Amino acid sequence: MSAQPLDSSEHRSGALLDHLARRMRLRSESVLAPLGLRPRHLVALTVLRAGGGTGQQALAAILEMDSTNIVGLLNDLEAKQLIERRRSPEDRRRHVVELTEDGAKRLSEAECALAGAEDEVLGALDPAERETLYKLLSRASSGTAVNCTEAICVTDDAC
Amino acid sequence: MSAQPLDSSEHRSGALLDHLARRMRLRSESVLAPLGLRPRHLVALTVLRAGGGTGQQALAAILEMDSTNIVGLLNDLEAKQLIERRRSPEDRRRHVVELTEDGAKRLSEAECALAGAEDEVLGALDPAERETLYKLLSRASSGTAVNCTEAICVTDDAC
DNA sequence: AGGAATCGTTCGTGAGGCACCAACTATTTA
DNA sequence: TAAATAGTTGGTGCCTCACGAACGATTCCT
Repeated sequence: MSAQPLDSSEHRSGALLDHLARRMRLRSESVLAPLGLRPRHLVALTVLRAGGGTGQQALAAILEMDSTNIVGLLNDLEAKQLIERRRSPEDRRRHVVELTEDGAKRLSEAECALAGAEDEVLGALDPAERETLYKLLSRASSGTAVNCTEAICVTDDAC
Repeated sequence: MSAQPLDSSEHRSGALLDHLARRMRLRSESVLAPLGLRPRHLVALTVLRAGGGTGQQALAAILEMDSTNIVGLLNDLEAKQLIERRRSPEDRRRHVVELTEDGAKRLSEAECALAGAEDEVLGALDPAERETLYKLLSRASSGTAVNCTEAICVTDDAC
């Protein structure tokens, strides 16, 4: 047997991450629908806000999605004018994807709208803990710290 | 209306949760395959370890899955003898679901096997931060604190 | 006792996510 | 010029999952 109790505290977050993400996603769907967004769009927008100006194959790598499916995703967002595709001046094959002002605004609105959902899912955590969680998640999601500028709720309705 | 600008720093973890869960799940699939498990199974086992002895409709509520799909999930796990369904003595309609010893062991093995995957996904976090993350996630995932007893890796290979 | 509600089970259906392949254009690089 | 790369389009197929219908077993209500 040779039971090597490695670090003793060997806690794997994978399943919990999965579980919470699912619970959050279920609630998000309905909340996001009136904004014309789906959870996956929100992920893309969030990533773009964090590390904007990336080519869309780089984006595919970050999101770990197939490049061909990225196209459709971005088509949705571009049709709603939440992102812009511009050809890169350095390499004109490349489409540089960036959040538009509308996109940043819509993202903020969406995040506001998700407050209720998050309250349900993270109800057991107090505000400080949620903030800690947020910081850990955003650090983890982009290897380097997400600068994650001030996303202020500027809507007059949802907040 | 009534725009209450709540806490100013209004950070929503939903998208990040989704993103990280996806990345984790992609890696988990291949790692878990040799163990005959899939990410969803792991979630169920984790929940059962945390709050075992639940009826399976209660389980459906926790996992927020349709009851009918729970059946298939549990069938898989029972076929592998990782869980047991026993009729509740109090209410014989009810099937009380519990982890078997094999199930607990397999779960630990799986968690060990996921170390590599987690290293990739949470690479930006140091061990202490990962532990913090784990605690926050497990607190959140079950309203009341998951007692989350010592899950020691007792395998001789993977660890 | 009889009837309604509940738990679990099985089967089927349909929508949607997603990986993958193939072919094509535009552009860069060797 | 030839090869490689970025993006796009269209199509295919698998898997997940929510949902509905029907059923046996059991409990609860009156």
